Amino acid sequence: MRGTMKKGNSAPTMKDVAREAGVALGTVSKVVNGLPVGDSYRIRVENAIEKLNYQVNSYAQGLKSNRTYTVALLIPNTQDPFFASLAYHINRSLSKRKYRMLLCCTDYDSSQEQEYVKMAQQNKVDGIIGLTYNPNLVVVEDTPFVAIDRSMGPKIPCVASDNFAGGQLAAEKLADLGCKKVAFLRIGSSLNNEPNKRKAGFENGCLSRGLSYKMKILNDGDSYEEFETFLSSYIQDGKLAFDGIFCVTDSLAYCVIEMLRKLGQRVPEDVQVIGFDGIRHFGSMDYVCSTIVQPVVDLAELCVDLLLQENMLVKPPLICLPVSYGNGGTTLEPDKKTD
Amino acid sequence: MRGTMKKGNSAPTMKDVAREAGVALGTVSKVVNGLPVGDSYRIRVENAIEKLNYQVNSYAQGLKSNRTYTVALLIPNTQDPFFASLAYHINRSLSKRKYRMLLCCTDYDSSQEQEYVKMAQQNKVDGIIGLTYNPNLVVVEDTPFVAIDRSMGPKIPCVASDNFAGGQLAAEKLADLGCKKVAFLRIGSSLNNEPNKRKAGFENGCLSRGLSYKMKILNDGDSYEEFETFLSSYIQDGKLAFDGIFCVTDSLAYCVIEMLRKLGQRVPEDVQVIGFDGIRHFGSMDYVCSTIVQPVVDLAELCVDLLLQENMLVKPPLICLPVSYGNGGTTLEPDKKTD
DNA sequence: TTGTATGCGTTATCAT
DNA sequence: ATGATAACGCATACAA
Repeated sequence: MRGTMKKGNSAPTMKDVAREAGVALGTVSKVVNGLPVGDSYRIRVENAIEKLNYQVNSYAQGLKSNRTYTVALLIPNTQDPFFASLAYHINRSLSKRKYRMLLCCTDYDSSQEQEYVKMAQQNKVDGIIGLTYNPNLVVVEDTPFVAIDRSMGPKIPCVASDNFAGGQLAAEKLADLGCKKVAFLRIGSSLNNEPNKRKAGFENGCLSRGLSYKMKILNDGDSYEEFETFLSSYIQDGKLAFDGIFCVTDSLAYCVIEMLRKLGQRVPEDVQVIGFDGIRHFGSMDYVCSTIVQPVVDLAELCVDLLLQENMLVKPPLICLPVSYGNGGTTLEPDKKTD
Repeated sequence: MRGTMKKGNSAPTMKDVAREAGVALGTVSKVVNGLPVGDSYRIRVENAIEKLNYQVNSYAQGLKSNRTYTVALLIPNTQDPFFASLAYHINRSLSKRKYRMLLCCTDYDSSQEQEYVKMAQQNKVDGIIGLTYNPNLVVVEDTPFVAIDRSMGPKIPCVASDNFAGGQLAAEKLADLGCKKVAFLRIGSSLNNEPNKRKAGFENGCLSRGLSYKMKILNDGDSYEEFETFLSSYIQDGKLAFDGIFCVTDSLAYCVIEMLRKLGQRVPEDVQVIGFDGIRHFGSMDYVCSTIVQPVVDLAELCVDLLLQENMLVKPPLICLPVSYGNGGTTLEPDKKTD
């Protein structure tokens, strides 16, 4: 009774299809892969596939061909709207190209990042897209890798928004909107990553416009309350010394606006606020606040392009995509839009 | 020159490790899988693994063992904060158990849902967790499946919040907070899914509390403006006929609150608003609005448990987890919390 | 306890 | 153009 009956309930294989169709294994493979096969054979194979409800086994394919059509995406989480958006659009880009996506949430944790890279490589992914923070992340040479927002060395292309220009744009906007004295509030990783160029861009913009500014720079883990203390210290007789504030992210801007209201400041009448990222809540058309908008769709597309481009002659070390300004009601608008 | 030299730059295999360590292939396999092996052998194998930087090939493992330690998650997108949260926590749960997660964003599209199910099965996933809308979704018997928010038949367990109780709770809260005449606003899928029980629960709650209510029910694709029209029609002399509104989601509540303010109604002084889901923006502690909170972490954990539980004697057809009330400032609070 | 050999489902290289 | 056969890397039943 051994070996005589077809194995129990497991999925049909090419061999089953071949037997059913009365053809050889190789012929089935060709039909499945769209290679030229005599019409009469093709029909019989296709019927057998239909009848047995056959599906290819990607694992066998991957083992054989060394291509898995799978990409791993490493991001801290999906709760942050920017990461969520990135994940969504990268997923779409990959999907369009018939690639699957392993989602790896790292919680900003270096060891999880490393763990996931290892997992991805064991899983024979065709590539990794990573928004990571581990400065010593080890990536085996032969796994294509595209970094987001942080340069990871000359052999790994990095994709980011033009954060410097974004900072400049924020300063220019505030100047255009009539601000005389502004502040820059920043909290984030102390790593040397792309978003940290927002500060330099903003300073540059302020200087070129003759805008006077103060900065408050915090690092991850610091308490937001320090911003409140900072702002309070610039209030005299109920009046804030700043008429414009640039926050390094929309998330921060969201909190700062709350603080300002608690401190009796009206936004945007007393003080205008610009954030960064271009977050919209609940898929509405409106931005959470006036903001420097990152081109998320383009960023996603570019990451995927760079990763899957086989015949890339030279991998560019850093590509910065242009940002734009979005009015979210926390700035004064001198002229109504007409479109 | 053929077959004599080790193949180029490709990753080392168990065979390479075995040769390096001077042991047999099987021994390496045992070491890798933690099976008992003589200490001297183990050391040599471990050293060889270290030296060659060997990593197992999950695809070969999966092909052989028929287990891929991979689960597919089907959700419409990651932009909606509820889906984003679900994705994150399911990812965490899976990760804890050494499972990988394929993220599949379906855009509420039936054919994409079906396409992804097929892909997942070809990819030999160990199971699928799906928040789907296709009423005719075909899932091959032997792929474990756990549904979220929608019953898909007796053989497929469904996990959801206790939406009925949530609706009741909303009605009771509004009654407790002094409302006399309330409204229920709903927009969403017309499918017979779990969230649609919020309506029945709310009605039940209103009736049991003697609360008079009106409803406005829209379907996906309808314009939110109809809600504005509806609300306007209940305004006389600047006064809204309702002093409480239950919105079927926080997303809707968010929009409705905006509408109410435009209509000159103060929230919560004139009209109190309760949403559903328990969304917080930017990972802050505060809810977007007063809300019926879904236990996302527990939902995620339960989905994974149900899916991976091998020796499940009986798959329960529907498990509803308890919801809770969260104050988000769009309701009046009679008494300060003391905790 | 360790080594050997077979097969997982597929692709690709051969003869036919 | 089609059919047989050998890998791909690993796990495992079996032999030593």
